Amino acid sequence: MSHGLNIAQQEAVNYLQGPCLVLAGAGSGKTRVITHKIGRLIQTGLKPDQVAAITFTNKAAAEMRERAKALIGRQAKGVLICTFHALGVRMLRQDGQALGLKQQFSILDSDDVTGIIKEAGGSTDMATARQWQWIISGWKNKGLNAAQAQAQASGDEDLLIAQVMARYEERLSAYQAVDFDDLISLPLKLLQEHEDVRLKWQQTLHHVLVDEYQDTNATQYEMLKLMVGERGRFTAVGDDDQSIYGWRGATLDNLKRLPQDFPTLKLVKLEQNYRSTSAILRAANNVIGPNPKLFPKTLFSELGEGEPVRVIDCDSEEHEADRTVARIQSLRAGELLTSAGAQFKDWKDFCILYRANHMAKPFEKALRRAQIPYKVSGGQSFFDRAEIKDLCGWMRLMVNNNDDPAFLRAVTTPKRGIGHTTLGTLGTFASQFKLSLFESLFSNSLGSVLPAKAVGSLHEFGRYLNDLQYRAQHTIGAAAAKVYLLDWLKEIDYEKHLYDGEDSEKVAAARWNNVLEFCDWMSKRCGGEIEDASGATVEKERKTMLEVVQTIALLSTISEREGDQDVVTLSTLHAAKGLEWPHVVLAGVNEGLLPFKLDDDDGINTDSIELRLQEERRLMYVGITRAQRTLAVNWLRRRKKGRDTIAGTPSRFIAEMALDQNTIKQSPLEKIKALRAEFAQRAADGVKAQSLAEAQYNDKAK
DNA sequence: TTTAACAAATTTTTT
DNA sequence: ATTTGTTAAA
Repeated sequence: MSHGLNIAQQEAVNYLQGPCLVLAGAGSGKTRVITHKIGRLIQTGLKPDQVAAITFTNKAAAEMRERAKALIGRQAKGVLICTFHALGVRMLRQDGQALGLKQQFSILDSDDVTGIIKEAGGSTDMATARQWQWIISGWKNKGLNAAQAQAQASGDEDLLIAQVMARYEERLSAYQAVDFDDLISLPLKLLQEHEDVRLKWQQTLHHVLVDEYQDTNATQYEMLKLMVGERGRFTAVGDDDQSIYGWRGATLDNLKRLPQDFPTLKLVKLEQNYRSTSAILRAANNVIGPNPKLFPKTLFSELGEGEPVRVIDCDSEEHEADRTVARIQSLRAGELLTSAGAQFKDWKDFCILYRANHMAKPFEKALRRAQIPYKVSGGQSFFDRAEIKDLCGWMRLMVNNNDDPAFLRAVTTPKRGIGHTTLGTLGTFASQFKLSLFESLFSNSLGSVLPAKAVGSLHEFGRYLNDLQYRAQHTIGAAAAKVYLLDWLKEIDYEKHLYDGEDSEKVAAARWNNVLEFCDWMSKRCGGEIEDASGATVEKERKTMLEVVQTIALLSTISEREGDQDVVTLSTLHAAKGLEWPHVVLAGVNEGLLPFKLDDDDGINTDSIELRLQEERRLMYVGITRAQRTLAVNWLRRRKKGRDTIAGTPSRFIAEMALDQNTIKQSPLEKIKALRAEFAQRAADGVKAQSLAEAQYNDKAK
C-alpha cells in the first residue's frame, strides 16, 4: 500500500497505533495520504464500516470517495466518508430521540433562520436579523446555549440578542427543526450526555480521519474527542497556513491543543510540494512568511522554476474580465509561455479565483461573449433558487408537519387566496395554543378567529397535503417517484405559476427546466437503478421520497459528475481550497478586497485587525497555491463599490510576493509601490480616494 | 384581503 | 441587478 509514497507520506500512512497529526503543506499529497491510510487500515483487518473519513465540504467528500474507490475498489463503499455536518445528521437520525428530537426533523437553511430570528426579535429589520443570526451562530459554535450566552453577555445588546436566541431555540424545538450549527452541537450534546450512544459510536468507529483539520471549530473538536475516546485512534490532516474559516468559528487552538490533549501524538510533516513550480511556490512562501508559525515547515518543489508569476493591472472589472479571457485564449494557443513544456489546452485547465461571489459576473459575461464554456462553483447553489426552494418547502412540510417555515412557503406557492392577514391570525392562533401552523388548521375553534372563506381555503390545503403525504409513503423507487412528482406539479399547476410570476418567458422556461431537472435528480435518488461512473448499472438502496427529502438541505450541488466537464472554473477562494488547476488567475487583488476592508470595526468581529489580516494572508496563500504551472494576479485601478466607482490600490500582498522586477511586465513593482504610497499620502491628507480617481481619469481623458 | 405593481436599498467568505 | 417593503387596484 505504500508504493509511490515518499518517506514522510509512508510514515503518516503506516502509523496506526494512536493519534497522529499530519501537517500537510499545500499540494503535498494529503488526499493521497488519507486514501492510502484508509486502504492500509482495511488491509490490517478493519472492516470498511469501522473507518470514517471526515471532510469539510461535500465536494471534498465526493472526491475522497472517488479516490478511495480507485485505490481500494468496492470496499471503499463501506467506508463512512462525509462532512462533519452529514455525520451529525446521521447521529441525530439514529439517536436523536434521546434529546427529544423526533426522527423526522427538518434542517433549516440560513434564509429560514433569518426569518425566524426576525420574528423572534419582534420588530427587527432584515439587516439586524442577519447580524444577530451571525452572532448567535458564533455563540453556538463556541458551544454556548442561550442561558450561557446570557450569562456571559457584555452590554445591553448582547443581552437582548441572548434573549432573542432563547426564543429562537424555543421555536426550533417547536418546529422540530435544527440549523446548521445544531448539526454539530446537538450530536456533541448527545455524545456527552448519553453514555450508551457514546460507547456505541466509539465501538463502531475504530479509526477516524479528519481532513482540513485546521478548519474545525471548538464544537467539532469536542465531538471528535468524544468519538475517538481514550484510545485516540484518529488521524488529523491539516495545514495551519491554510486556515481560512476563522469567521465561522474555526480556531487554530484545535491544532495547538492537540499535542497537549494527546501526549502520545505522532507528528508528521509533509513538505514536498508536487503541485506547483518553484516560481509559484516562492511567491506563496513570501506571502505567508510574515504570519506567525505554529509548526514551522519549508515547502519545496522539484518541478523546476517554471513561468514567472504575472501581475496584471486593469482599468475596471470589465477590462479585467476581457484581459483574463484574452489570457486564457493565448495560453491555450501556446502563447505567453517562455519555456517549452507540457501544455494544457483544455478549458478545464483554467480557473479564475476571486474573493466574493458577486465578482464572478463580469467574467461570466466576458466568457459568454467569447463562447467559452464555464461553470461557477461555490456561488448560489442550485438549491438556493426560488423555484427549488418552493418545491423543497412542500416536501419538508410533508416530512415534518411542524415545520412552520416550510408551511408558510408551501401555502403561498402557488397563490391560493391565502395572504398575510390570514396567515398572521393563524400564526397568533397557533402560538396561543402551542400548535404548529399545520396542526392548527384542523382545530375546531379556528372558525372563531377567521372568516369562513379563509378557513375553507386552509382546509382544502390541509386535505391536499395529507393526500400527498399518504401517496408519498407508498412511492418507492425511481420510476414511481418521477410519476408522483410530475403529478404533483400538475395538480398545483406549478408551471403556470412560474410563467405567471415571470415577465420574461425565457426566464420562466429556464426555471421550469430547473424544476424538471430537480424532479429527475430526486427520483434518481429514490433508488432503483443508477448508472455509475463506468456506465454500468448498479443497484442502489431504494428509498422512499420522504427519506430523500431529509438530506437535501445539506447538499450544495446537484451534478455529481461535474469533474469531467471541459469548462473553465470560476470560484471563490474559499470554495477553491483543496483543488488545483494548471493555470490560475487571481482576480481583484486590491486593498479592500483581498485583504478585505479591515478598518471599520462594526462590533461584530471580535478578532483584532492583525488576526484578521493574518487570515486574509492565508487566503491569498491558498489562492496562489492552487496554481500548478502559471499564475496571474490582477488588480484594478478603478473598482465599483456599491453605486459608485472608487480608485483601486494594489493589494499589499502583491508587494509581499516579492516578485522579480523583470517578471512584472505590465506593471513594475516600483510603480505599484509608488502608487500605494501616493494613495496612502492622499488619504492621510484627507483627500477622498474618489476625487483622486476622478482627477486621474480626467488626466487620462486629456 | 389579496395581489400586482412600484420604490428603495443593499454586497465576504460556507455547512 | 436583485430583492425587500410599500402602496394602489381588484
